[in-house]
Amino acid sequence: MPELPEVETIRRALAKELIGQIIEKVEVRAAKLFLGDKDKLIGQKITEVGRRGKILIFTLEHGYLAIHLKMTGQLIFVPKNKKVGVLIGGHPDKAYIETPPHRHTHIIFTFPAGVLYFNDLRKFGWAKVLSDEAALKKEVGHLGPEYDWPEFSLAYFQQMLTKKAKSRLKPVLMDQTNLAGIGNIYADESLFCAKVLPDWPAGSLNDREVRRLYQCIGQVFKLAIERGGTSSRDYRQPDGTRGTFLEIAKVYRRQNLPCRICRTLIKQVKLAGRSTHFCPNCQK
DNA sequence: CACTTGACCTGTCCGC
DNA sequence: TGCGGACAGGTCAAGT
Repeated sequence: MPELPEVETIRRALAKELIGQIIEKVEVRAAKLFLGDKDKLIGQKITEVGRRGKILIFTLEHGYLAIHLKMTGQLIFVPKNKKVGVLIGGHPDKAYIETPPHRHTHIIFTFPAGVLYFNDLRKFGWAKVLSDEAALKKEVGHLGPEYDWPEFSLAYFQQMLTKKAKSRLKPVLMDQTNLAGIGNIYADESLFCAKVLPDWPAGSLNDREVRRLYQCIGQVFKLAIERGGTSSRDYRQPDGTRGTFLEIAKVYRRQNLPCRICRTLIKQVKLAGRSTHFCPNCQK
């Protein structure tokens, strides 16, 4: 689930709590999710909390800790002497709150200031110890530029679409080697914003459309970060609260509801194996 | 090379 | 009420 805005929201919150903190203890309950030697983390201070695409990167005095939340991962921080309830396994309407650690808690990091819980219902996520710069590069080196880097210029975007001219737009946007951080939600929202259809060949856009899509990606990301991301069910901010982008999403999960712009019913189709939402009137 | 499908997991929801 | 199947934010590998 977590796409760039969710991971960025988590990064900002954890930076406040964890920079300068020393890792006192690491408890791995599900070995599958933890790659590397956990003992290398003990006693190390976190000097920075960064992000590359959808991957969180904790910089340590020696090496890094990288975390990918995949579909249902959560990082919940509970300050010492406090409790944070987290919704688990439920539709928002009949959700129930549970305080970690619970049955989906797989890794527990203990700091002087509190405890960080890595929960993941589906166990697709992972945490990885990276011993040095080279290991980090190997982990994130394949990723395309961030949307707010100078490298992600209009010229770069134009060139990228030309290179992938025959592929359909949405899969191109979601390919992390082209641009880091877009997933299913923000692909649909960006394409709606740009008024282009997800299954158009990437090479079929005119200059105006290319520029529009380029600007929309940044706009959508910024707005989503302001709203703390999209909580459709599992995603939570580190303090346990939900992100509110879904309330203002234009197309994602709005199939059969009227378009917020033109009232035409939003359609949902399957594209490249992913549910895809669009307005057949606005996007053309 | 580009695209599709299945796998990885657990849970929810829908139809019968 | 129970059961099978489809589906869910991501990414890989394998097949066509």
